[in-house]
Amino acid sequence: MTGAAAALTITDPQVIKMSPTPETHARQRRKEARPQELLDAALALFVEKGFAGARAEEVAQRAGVSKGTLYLYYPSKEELFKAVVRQTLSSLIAEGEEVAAQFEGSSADLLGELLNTWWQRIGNTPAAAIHKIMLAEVRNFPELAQFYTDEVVVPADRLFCSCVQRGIDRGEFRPLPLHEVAHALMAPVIFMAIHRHSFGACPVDGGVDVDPALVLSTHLDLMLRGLQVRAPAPRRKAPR
Amino acid sequence: MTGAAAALTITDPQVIKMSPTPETHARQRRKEARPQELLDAALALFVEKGFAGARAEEVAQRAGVSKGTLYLYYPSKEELFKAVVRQTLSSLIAEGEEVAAQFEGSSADLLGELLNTWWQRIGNTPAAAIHKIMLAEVRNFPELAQFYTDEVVVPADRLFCSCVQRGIDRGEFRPLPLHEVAHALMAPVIFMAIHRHSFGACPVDGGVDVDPALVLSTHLDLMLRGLQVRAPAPRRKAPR
Amino acid sequence: MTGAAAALTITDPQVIKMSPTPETHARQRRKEARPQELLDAALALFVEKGFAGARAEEVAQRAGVSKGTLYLYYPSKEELFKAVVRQTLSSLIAEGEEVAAQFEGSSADLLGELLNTWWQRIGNTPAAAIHKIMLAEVRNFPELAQFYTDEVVVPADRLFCSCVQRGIDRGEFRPLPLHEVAHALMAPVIFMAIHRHSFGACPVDGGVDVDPALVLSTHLDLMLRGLQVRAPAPRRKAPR
Amino acid sequence: MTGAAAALTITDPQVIKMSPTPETHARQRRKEARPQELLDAALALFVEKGFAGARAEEVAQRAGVSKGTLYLYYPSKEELFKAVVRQTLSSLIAEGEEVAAQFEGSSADLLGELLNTWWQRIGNTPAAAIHKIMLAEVRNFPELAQFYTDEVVVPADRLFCSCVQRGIDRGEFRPLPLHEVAHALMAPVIFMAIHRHSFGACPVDGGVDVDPALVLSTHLDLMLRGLQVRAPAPRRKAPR
DNA sequence: CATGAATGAGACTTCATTCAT
DNA sequence: TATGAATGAAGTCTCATTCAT
Repeated sequence: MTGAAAALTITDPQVIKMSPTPETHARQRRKEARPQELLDAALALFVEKGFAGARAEEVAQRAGVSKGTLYLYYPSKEELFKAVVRQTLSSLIAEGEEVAAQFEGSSADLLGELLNTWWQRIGNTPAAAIHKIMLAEVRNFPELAQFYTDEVVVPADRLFCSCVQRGIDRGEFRPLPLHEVAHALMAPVIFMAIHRHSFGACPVDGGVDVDPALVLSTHLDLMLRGLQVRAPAPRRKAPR
Repeated sequence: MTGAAAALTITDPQVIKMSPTPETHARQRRKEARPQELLDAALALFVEKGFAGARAEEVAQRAGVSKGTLYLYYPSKEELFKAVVRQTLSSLIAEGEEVAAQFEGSSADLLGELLNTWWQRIGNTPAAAIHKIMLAEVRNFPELAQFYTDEVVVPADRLFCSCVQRGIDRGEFRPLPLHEVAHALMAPVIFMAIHRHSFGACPVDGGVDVDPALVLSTHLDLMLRGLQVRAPAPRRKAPR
Repeated sequence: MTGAAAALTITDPQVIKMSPTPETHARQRRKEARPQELLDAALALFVEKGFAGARAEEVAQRAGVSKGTLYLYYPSKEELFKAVVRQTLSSLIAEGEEVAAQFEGSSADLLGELLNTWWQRIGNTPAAAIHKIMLAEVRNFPELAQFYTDEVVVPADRLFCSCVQRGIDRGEFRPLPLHEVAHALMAPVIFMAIHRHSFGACPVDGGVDVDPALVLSTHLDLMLRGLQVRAPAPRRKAPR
Repeated sequence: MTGAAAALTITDPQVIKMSPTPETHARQRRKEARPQELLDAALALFVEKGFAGARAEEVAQRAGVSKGTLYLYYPSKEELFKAVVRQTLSSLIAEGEEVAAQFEGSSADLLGELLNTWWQRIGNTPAAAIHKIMLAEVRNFPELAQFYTDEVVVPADRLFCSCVQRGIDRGEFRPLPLHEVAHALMAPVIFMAIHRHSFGACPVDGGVDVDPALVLSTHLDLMLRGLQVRAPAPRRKAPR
């Protein structure tokens, strides 16, 4: 086990960050900040309740404006939803790719690094919730499908595929079908992230409780053993 | 892996068809067939629209009956949903438990058997979408959260945990945290199944296209290598 | 206090008497008894739930027949209701008048006798419940108003008026307006009877609980003192 | 009796009319008047149709607003009903308590005052029908039973009991069971009020017609004679 | 006559959206 | 711009009544 799940600070899932406008030039500042505040509030609510379950009035309330004002900025709940998805996603990807490009160590360590970053930057933030929403609602908003595919699905797949390819190229990993491996790598992490926003937020008796850090390290352990040409040599003994 | 996911014929999601009982009064025959017809219609609609989005009247319509008739058989939308879950998932899990209990072969083969069955019976049918629905909407229907946890999540976890435990007990698998391993085992299959019913149902250009059968076999390959005490002996005389 | 409320056995308000057909010539007997059984069941339910609250199906159930059968005998819920009222009332009145006509004692004692009989024969039986229903529903069934007035209101009034008149004629009672006195005499008893069928049947915390026997005797005590020319002489001292 | 029920003008049941606030924005004025308008409409409809029979939409219509608006002010039909009760009965009882607390005269006069006020404020307005509704429908609405008991039945009983107690304490009245006396005091008034809204609203031939004012004064006359330790001294020099 | 499955009008309630102020 | 009162379509569920068997 590569200490993969090291710095996993499982903070309370504080999904949303409201930008708390610190009273200055109240009127002016507010007016400019409005759209962002509305999007923040909407994100929070869509995450909590899904599209159908989020009420326009509550979005407005959380943003500190009246219902009418919401409609001044977004002509309908649908448009609001799309705006939320677009703006949340646009700032998400592209971090990982850089990490991967510059990484020097073993491909095993790179994957560990990636999955950990993934979890910390995405799994534990509103981004994961967006994925949940998308899964749930794309069929009602097909326009978003393409957008999400381009912005999230493809880049993420490319990222993981390239790492696996790197491992294979360097003789570290067995040759295996890339996309499928990438799927197996990402799924448990994404799945866990999503669960935190659904069942994880419900008060149920006797649910299955997994330790995220342990899931992550176990998953990594399993995958690396499965991927590597030879079982990873024990850390201490194997300088090579 | 022995081509575990071999005969994966991705047919149209075909729901169980009741063999029409020989010959009784027409009325009588309807009476008996009704629940199944309603359940089928409900499953289809829940998959399309989600729980909140599915209208009771449309369920009835699709089953070819009036609104009132639906309520003759299921006292509320929630109960209807529960019935759908019981029919599609609970029974399947129960079946899996039986298979596991009677299985004689290696634990590796048992897991392979289980995952394949899962995929064939869930991944490939509308049943998969149920979990999507739950992920998306539990927070709005707390009672369903408890129900689904009791009826599906916990039993499924127990099923896979017990298989892993079996492998450990028999010295086939390394000792690893059960729940976390179960999570890593199930997630890619469920995740893939879910995707087929969300993004998979939307026409997008350039999406990531994985071959389900290949995902399944690759996942199994990776996991078993990861789980087993020693890398699985090469099937036929391997050199080296 | 004239021992007025003597034999007040406050049994459990067993409102309805189902005629429990003792299985003989089942088919035949049943067929003839049907209407009566239906009326009994309907009475019970109307008393419990009122007109709107009583469901046709439950009436049928209690009568041991199917919903369809009910409509074979009564073409609608309204007609059923009217039939219930008519048949219950028709057998009610006319007892008291006889008692009054033959009474020999003082008018005070006569009133006591009357109120007690009233309570036992009416206040504590379905008859009282019918009065409750009538009060509640006449406005929706004006046809019943005339009927009820003729069969119940007028005779009851006449009965009590004649007693009061008797007292006045014999110099026992002060001359007072007859109808108004009759009202004051009957109201508390009827009122109490009605309450037993509404609030009395609800599980409330901290309700006002009066002892029917005590209400009756107190009421009589008050009224007689009020009515009589001189306060009733203490029993012992006053032979004459 | 001092013509206690003197100026009983039986006018059309007129509900409180809000004096339209001087001049604000039309919208604003409506906003303030709405609750009252809705309450008025609701009272009228409840009286006509009962609780179950009154349709929310019609209440709204009569108040000149749409269905949705009603729910803007009262979250459910039950709450609407409660509000009506509070406005019409609770406030009246509270008022009575105050009168009783500050009353200086004889307890006989206090009771007279109370009953007269009651009749004028309840018996003569739609408010009386509320008790009728409760009698008829409590069993179907258990929550209302508790509410009404707490809000009306118990306070009213307490009010009258305390007056009787006052009379006993001051040596004016004979010691008698409080609750039972209170019952005998209130019943004829309430009963008469109820009748006005049921049978009284139906056109019948040959019904018993009592003069409310006369009922009231006769009832009071009888009760006070019955209650008082000695028969009330004749007002002017009575012979003998 | 009897049954009980089926119907569908209609009740309560919610909430996205509009619009007068 | 901003507000929030008002709207009314739509959804869940009930139940009196019908009718094929």
